[in-house]
Amino acid sequence: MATDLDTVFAALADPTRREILRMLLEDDMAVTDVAEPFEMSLAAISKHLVILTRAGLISQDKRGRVKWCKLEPDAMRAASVWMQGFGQFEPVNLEAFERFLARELADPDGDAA
Amino acid sequence: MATDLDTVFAALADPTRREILRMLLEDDMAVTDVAEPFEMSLAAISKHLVILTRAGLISQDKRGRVKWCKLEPDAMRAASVWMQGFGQFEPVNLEAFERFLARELADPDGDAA
DNA sequence: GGCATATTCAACCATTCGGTTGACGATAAT
DNA sequence: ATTATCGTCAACCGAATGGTTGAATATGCC
Repeated sequence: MATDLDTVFAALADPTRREILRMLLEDDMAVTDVAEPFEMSLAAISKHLVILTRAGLISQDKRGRVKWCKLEPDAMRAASVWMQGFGQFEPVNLEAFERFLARELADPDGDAA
Repeated sequence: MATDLDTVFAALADPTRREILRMLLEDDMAVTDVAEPFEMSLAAISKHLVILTRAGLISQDKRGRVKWCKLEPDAMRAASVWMQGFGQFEPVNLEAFERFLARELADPDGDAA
């Protein structure tokens, strides 16, 4: 049976889904707007959003004909704690993270290490 | 192209591989010993170890005919930092982590949240 | 040398994954 | 009422995943 950790880590293993989460960090978005920057069909993005929803990483709120996607970062907590058990990773350094995101944005296929 | 984050998150998405990492937290192990507690073939475990090695999460050192597996927790750093950018998850609480591992050990298919 | 142990390789299998396309059901706009 | 927009569904596709088995390749032991 799939645990939370399975579904969360699996959801995070895809670069498109990570990029979606990064976008949602800035603001809630409608499905169509989430899909806009990607070079793939709306249906494909819709599937990615289902996977993120199943993992609890986002929630979807349908208002009228538009479905709003909202980041739910708490779903990462268990996974984050699990990983931290393997090493004392520095408490988060937001400035470093901003630089990291900027680098990932500039070079999405580059090495993220 | 697969980035570090892809391969690390994908490697962590499998419960067998997470359990292997947990075992290696205690000590370095030979492949056969890693495989012993699992109800699957040695070849299957060998494949899991390849995936963990490719992700950089373990290293393998062949001495004689036995190949020793060693945890490389630094490979989790980038992924951990990435996740922490989505929320200020508490700095690691080792005691809580021990309880978490005990629970996961007692109920490996249980919800890890 | 000859046998046992440690590990991987190769071929195979069923399932899942990430994508496509086209049709469809709701809701909104004119 | 008609038409356009938002999003999902269903069927399909090729590739990857997680497992199996049996043979092959080291290496160590007697």
